[in-house]
Amino acid sequence: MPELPEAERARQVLDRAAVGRTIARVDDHDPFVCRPHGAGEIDAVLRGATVTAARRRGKHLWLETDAGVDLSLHLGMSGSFRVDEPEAPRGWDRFALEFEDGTRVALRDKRRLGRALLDGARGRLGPDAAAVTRDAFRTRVGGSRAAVKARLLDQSALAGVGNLLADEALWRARIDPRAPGTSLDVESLDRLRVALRASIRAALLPNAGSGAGTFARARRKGYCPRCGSPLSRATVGGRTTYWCPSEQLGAPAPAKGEAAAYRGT
DNA sequence: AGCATTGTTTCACA
DNA sequence: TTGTGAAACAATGC
Repeated sequence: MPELPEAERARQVLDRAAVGRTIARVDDHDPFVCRPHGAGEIDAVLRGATVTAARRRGKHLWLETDAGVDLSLHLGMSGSFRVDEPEAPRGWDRFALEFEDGTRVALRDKRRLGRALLDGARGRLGPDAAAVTRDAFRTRVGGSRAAVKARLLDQSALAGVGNLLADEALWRARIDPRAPGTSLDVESLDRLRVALRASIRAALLPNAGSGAGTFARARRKGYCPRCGSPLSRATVGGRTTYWCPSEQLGAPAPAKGEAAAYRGT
């Protein structure tokens, strides 16, 4: 269940279970998860290599090794790392690293949208949403006429924000997800950045499960947790979006010919 | 049965 | 150029 906070937790798992260990064998049999590599290709390159660091940017993870090759990992929509657990049923362990000391780290992913590949490209990834500076945030999110939520979801503008986290941050900052980035004043942009960081921090607390955000839960019930208004729902930035119509006013979209795709409340 | 989906990429089109 | 929507990817859950 990966957005930035889940990816960071996963990185911490890798930090503990993989860094400093030497790879004895790689299970890279799944042609979809490991594409474009063929089965055995990653194993051939990484066998004998020692993992030197576990890194993250946005939702992208990678392990650095002393073989001069990185192993890029992405959790997709349903992936997670499991350490020393019994093999998952139905082949849900799509990829695994087996270390010389017996430790086994598996990428468990029912939906198979996760990825494991050598030297994956990260060039078009924006700054990490948890570390982005105030000025960079103003420019990247406020510098586009696209709906602010679409901007938040654009990994090349800002890395790490997913659908739920975007709704949560916009709700906390009381900004209409449909508002064009360029319509937001500096105060609103700064407030959004603070709200985003607070949402990320909350999701990283030890007792916060995935999707545990205040608003993520409220989405299901359909009412604003602060004022009780029925939430509005529409597709924004290509994803199902919920917001509080009485609080998230920000700056309504000018709606030039864009006949808004309202569906329901 | 049908529909929706916490992610990414690509493509057609305005 | 910029932005959008849909489709594809694969599989599960309601």
